[in-house]
Amino acid sequence: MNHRLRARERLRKLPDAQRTAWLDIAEEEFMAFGFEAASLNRILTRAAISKGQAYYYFADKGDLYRAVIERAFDEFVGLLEVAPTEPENTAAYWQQIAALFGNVTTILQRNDRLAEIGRGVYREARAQTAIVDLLERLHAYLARLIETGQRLGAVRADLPQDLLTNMAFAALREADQWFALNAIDRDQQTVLALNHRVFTVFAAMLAPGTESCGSVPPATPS
Amino acid sequence: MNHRLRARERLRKLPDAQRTAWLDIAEEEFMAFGFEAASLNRILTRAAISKGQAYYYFADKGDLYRAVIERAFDEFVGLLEVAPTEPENTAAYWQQIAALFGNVTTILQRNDRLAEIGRGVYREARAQTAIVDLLERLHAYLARLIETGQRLGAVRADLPQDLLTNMAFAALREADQWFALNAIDRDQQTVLALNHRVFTVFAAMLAPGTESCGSVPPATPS
DNA sequence: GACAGTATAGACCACTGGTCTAAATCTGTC
DNA sequence: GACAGATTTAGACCAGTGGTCTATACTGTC
Repeated sequence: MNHRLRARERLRKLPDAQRTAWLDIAEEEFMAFGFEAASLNRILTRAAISKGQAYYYFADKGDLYRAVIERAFDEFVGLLEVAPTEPENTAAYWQQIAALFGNVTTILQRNDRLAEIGRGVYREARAQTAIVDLLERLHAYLARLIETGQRLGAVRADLPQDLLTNMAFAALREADQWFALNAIDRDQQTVLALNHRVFTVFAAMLAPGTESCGSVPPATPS
Repeated sequence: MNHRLRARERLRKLPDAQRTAWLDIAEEEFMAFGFEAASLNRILTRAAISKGQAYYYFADKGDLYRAVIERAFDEFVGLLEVAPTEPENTAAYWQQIAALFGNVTTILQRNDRLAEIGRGVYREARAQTAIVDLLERLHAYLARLIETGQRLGAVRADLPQDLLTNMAFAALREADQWFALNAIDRDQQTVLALNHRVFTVFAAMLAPGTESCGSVPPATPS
């Protein structure tokens, strides 16, 4: 473990230009082939990094990937304008979520690169284990969001937070992917409308009191 | 492409005992390491298959994986009792979905092996491309289900079918995974209750007329 | 100039999935 | 039984993989 930290520290102290050049090429390769299929050797050749350098500044292939993703993640966070105030009631809560939703969506729509990087992460299990600490940060943020909603009564509290969070997040990821594949064929107006409807689905997942709405019968497992 | 089919045909004509023995070992390896990290060479050694044999009966590593998953899939379908009749109204539709839901859940709960195989498939993108035809079968089935619901007015029709299907399916997968990780710590009663609530979330996603239920404001993208 | 710590180059390793050739074994025919 | 042709098997071999390790070069300090 110490080795990882030392490598990370060395990378930090490197001149920006060099680090950027390296990560640019690595990112290109990882995005083109995915984490597993990306060839570390090819990256090193292209970036003119010797094996010795590589394992001096990165603990292993996964660590190089982590550096690439971390950079993109920080870039994304920089673009994201976080809501400053805690919402006071349900309406304000959903308003804020909707704003966040729109915010994230537009960022990803305008920045193909970041969007594709984000999708790449979720396509491969090993990629995720390589950046587990980043994912934990994200997960914690979502958990806090859900918790706030529950405190306000805006979000159902009859399921474990992480279960609900994971389900909602997975649904959103799928929606994002769908838009990435299908949005180009439709005009912007319909895309926007669809986007709102996806938000509707999202809200329906989280909202409490579904029982009183649709007539959903209890499950009858055999 | 012809090569794949010839290999498949050869495998089919092989004595059951041999094919089973081979696939058992391959399955063990794939489940233990995942598709990518599984070593084909190790499988061949363990199963006493020569390279020549391997590429005579399987087109490549992915084809071997496909054979393993296909066997498990057929096994799963065999356990699944499909609803015989088309539902006539919304209530019957949800009833049928709930039954299917419970059916699948109990099968996977009672059969750790099949459950784990199913999860493994969705953990790796390359695994999915290896069994793309199987996934298409599954996707088509779900699409038909959703379509029926839409015809009855039980399922919202304001989103493209595949988008809604993918979102719902992804959410269910996530739930399944959560149960796989967390169900052991809880007593069966609460697990059953949670299971019903997950179905509730699922139904809420698909149900139409969410606008009239919770007060969900329109999205306000910047 | 000697000595440390830092940094770099690249030979080398076991292993990967996949190809290919040559031999072995099976099959039908006379 | 003998031969021919196809089917099946064995395993040497290949380029490429991520990762290790040693030898060397560079740097500042006394």
